[in-house]
Amino acid sequence: MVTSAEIALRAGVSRGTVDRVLHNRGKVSPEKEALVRQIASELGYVPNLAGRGLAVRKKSLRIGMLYPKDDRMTPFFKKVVAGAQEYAESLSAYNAAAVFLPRNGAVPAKEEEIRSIIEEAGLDAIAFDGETAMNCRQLLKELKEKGVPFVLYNSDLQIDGQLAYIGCDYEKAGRIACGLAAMGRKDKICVGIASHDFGNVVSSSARIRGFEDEMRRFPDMSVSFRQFMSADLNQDEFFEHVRSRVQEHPEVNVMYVVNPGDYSICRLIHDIRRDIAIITNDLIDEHQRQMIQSGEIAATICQQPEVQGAKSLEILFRHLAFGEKPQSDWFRTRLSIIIAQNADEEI
Amino acid sequence: MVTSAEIALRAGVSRGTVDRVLHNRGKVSPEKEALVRQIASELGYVPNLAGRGLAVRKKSLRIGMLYPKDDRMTPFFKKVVAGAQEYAESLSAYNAAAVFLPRNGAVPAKEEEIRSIIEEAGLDAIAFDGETAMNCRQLLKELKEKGVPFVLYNSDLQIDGQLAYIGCDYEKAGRIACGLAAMGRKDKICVGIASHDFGNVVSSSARIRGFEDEMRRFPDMSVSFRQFMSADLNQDEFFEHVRSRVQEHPEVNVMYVVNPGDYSICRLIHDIRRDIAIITNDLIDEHQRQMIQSGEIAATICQQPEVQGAKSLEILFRHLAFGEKPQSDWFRTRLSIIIAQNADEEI
DNA sequence: CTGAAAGCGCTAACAG
DNA sequence: CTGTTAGCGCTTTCAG
Repeated sequence: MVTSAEIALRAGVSRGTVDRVLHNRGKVSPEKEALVRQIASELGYVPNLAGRGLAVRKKSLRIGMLYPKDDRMTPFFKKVVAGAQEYAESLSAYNAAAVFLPRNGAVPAKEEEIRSIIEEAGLDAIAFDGETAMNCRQLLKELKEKGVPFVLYNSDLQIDGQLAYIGCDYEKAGRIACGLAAMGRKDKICVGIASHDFGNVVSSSARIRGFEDEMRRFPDMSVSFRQFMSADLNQDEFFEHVRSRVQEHPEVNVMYVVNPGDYSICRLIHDIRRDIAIITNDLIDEHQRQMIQSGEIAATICQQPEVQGAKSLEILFRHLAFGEKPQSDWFRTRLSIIIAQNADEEI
Repeated sequence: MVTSAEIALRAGVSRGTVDRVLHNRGKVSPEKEALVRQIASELGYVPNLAGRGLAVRKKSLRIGMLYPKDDRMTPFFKKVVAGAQEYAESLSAYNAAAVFLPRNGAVPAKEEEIRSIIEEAGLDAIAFDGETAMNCRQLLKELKEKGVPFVLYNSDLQIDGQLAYIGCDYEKAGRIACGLAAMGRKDKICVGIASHDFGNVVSSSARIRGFEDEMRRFPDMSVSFRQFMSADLNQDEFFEHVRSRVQEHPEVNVMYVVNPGDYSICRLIHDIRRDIAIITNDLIDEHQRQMIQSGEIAATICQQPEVQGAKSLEILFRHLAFGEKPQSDWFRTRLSIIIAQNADEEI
C-alpha cells in the first residue's frame, strides 16, 4: 500500500503539502502541486480508510435525516429509519452522529416548518425523503448555494443539486409485477388494479405505468379496471368500491395492489374469490408475510427500505468525511421478488 | 464513544492491561481482570475499528482461498473468485493479503496435494470450497488442532472445526423453484427434472429434495421423469436422453434444470416445445441472461456466488485481525428470483 | 506558501 | 504481573 508519506518523500515535500494538494486545500506552488499529483497517480495512491477514520473524529459531523411520521406512512418509513438508525451506530466511531427529524406526515410539508427544523438542528448535511423535498424547492436551492450537501431518498425529484437519489426504480417494479402476473398463465389474463391513493402519487403512478407498458409483451393480458382512492371517499367506501369492482368483473384473475401495507384489501379480495392471484409491493408487516406464506398473496416486490435509510446517511457521511462522490447520482435499491417459499428472507 | 483509555482511567490501570484483559492475552491479576471486564461491559465498550485497522498492519496476515479450476466448473467459481478478489483489494489497507490457490477441478481433490498447496503458501487461515474439503477430512482435523482457522464455502460438510459455512440453502432453492413452477398454473403441473450430474452431487440432490418436498403444497403437481447423467453417457448422449424424455412426455409443462450453466439444455428443451416453462439455478452467463430476458427461460434462482467468495475471506480476516466470531456458523447467501423483468440485476 | 508536530484509538514490544 | 512507549496513516493546527 502506498502512503502519503511515501509520496512526500519521493516529491521531496512534507506530508502536509501532499495533503493540501490532494484535498485542494490551501495554496501550494504550481510546480509542487503538479509533481505531487503525478507521483500520486503513478503510484496509484488510495488513502487508507483506517487512518482517515481516526483523523476525521475532529470534525464532529452531524447529519440530519428527515422523514414523514404519521399512522398511515409509519410502517414503511419505520423500516427506512430503522436501517438509518443501525447505520448511525457505526458513526459514533467517527465522532459523527445522525439526527432524526420527523415531520408531521399527515399533512403536506410546509417549507418554513422544514427550514426551522433543520436550522435548529445545526447540520452538516441532510437527507430528504422525496415527498418532503417536493415542497421545499426554495430551501433545496439555498442549501445548494450554501454548499450544504443533501440527498433525496425513496422518491426522486427533477432538480439538480442533490448528491444522489437513493431508491428503487418504480417503473421497473411495475414491470416485474407484470411479469409475475403473466407467469405460468396460458389463458387470458385480466388484471384489476387497486391503489390506495388519488392516482397522483409519484411512486404508484410510475409502478402502474411500468406494469401497463410491460403488458405489451403479453398480448393476452388486459386491464379490466383501475380503482383509485378519491377525495369524496373514506377508507370503508374505498374498500366497498374495490369489492364491487371485483364482483362486477368475474373475468379478473390477477389483482395488482399497488400500495404498500394494504393487506386488508388483499384479504378482502381473497375472501371474494380465492382464485385471484394477488400481487403487491413492499413487505413491511408480519400479517402480510403470513399471507404470502399461506398463498393468499401470490407475490410481493420489495425495495429495501432499510438500505434506503442506511445508504442515505452513508453517502452523506462519506462525502463529508472523506470527500467521496457517489459512484452514480442514483443508488438503485434492489427490487426483490418474494413468494411463499422465500418470504422468510427480508424483514 | 468509549475508549480503552477511558476504561483504563476508571479502573486505575494502564491501557496495556485493559488490552490484555480484553484479548485474553498474557497474565493479569484476577481482581484487575474482573474490574476491567465489569467497567467495559458497564460502559458498553466497543473497540474502534479504525484504530484497530491501523494497528493490525503489523500482523501481515495471509489468507488462502482454495477453489476448483477446470472448464466445467469455471463459470460458477470464476464469480466466486471475482468476489473474493474484489474484497481482497481492501485487505491491502490492513497490510493483509489473500492468496488464491486453484486446484485441478477436473479430478477429485487429493488430500496430499491440498496439504502441500497450503503448506507452501504459509497461511494464517484458509477458505475451502465444500467439494475440496470433502476429501481432506484428516487435514481439516489437523488444522483444527493446530488452531489454524478455516471456513467452508458453497457446499457444507458435516464436520466441526470450521469457523463458518458460507453458502445458500440448497433445499430452499429447490422449494423456491417449485413455487415458481406452480405460479399461475391452474391445470395439472407435470414436471421434468434434468440434472447434469450423476445424481450424487450434494447441491443438486438437496435442490431436488427441496423441490419434491415442496410439491406437497400442490396436489396437482407431479414429476413425470428425472434424467441424470451417468457414467456410460457422454455429453451428447445425455442431451439426446433429455430430448427423448421430453418428447415421450407431452404432458410435461415445466422443466426444472438443476445445474448451473446448462443453458444449452434449456435451448434444446425450448426448441422441442416452446410452451414448457424452464426453471434453472444460477445466472452466470450472458447467453443465459438473454434467454431469461427473451422468455426462453422462465425463471432462475441465484445464490450470490460473489458474496460467497468475499464473505469467506471477510469472516477469516475479521477473525484473525479483530478476534471476531461470526454471528452464526452459517452465513446464508440470499436466494433471489430472476425473471425477464429483473434479469439486469445481478451479474 | 511550507514544514513540523500533535493526536485520533488500538496493539504489541519492551522494560521493569 | 504491569506500565510505558512507539507507531500504524491521516488531517489539521501552528509556526515560520
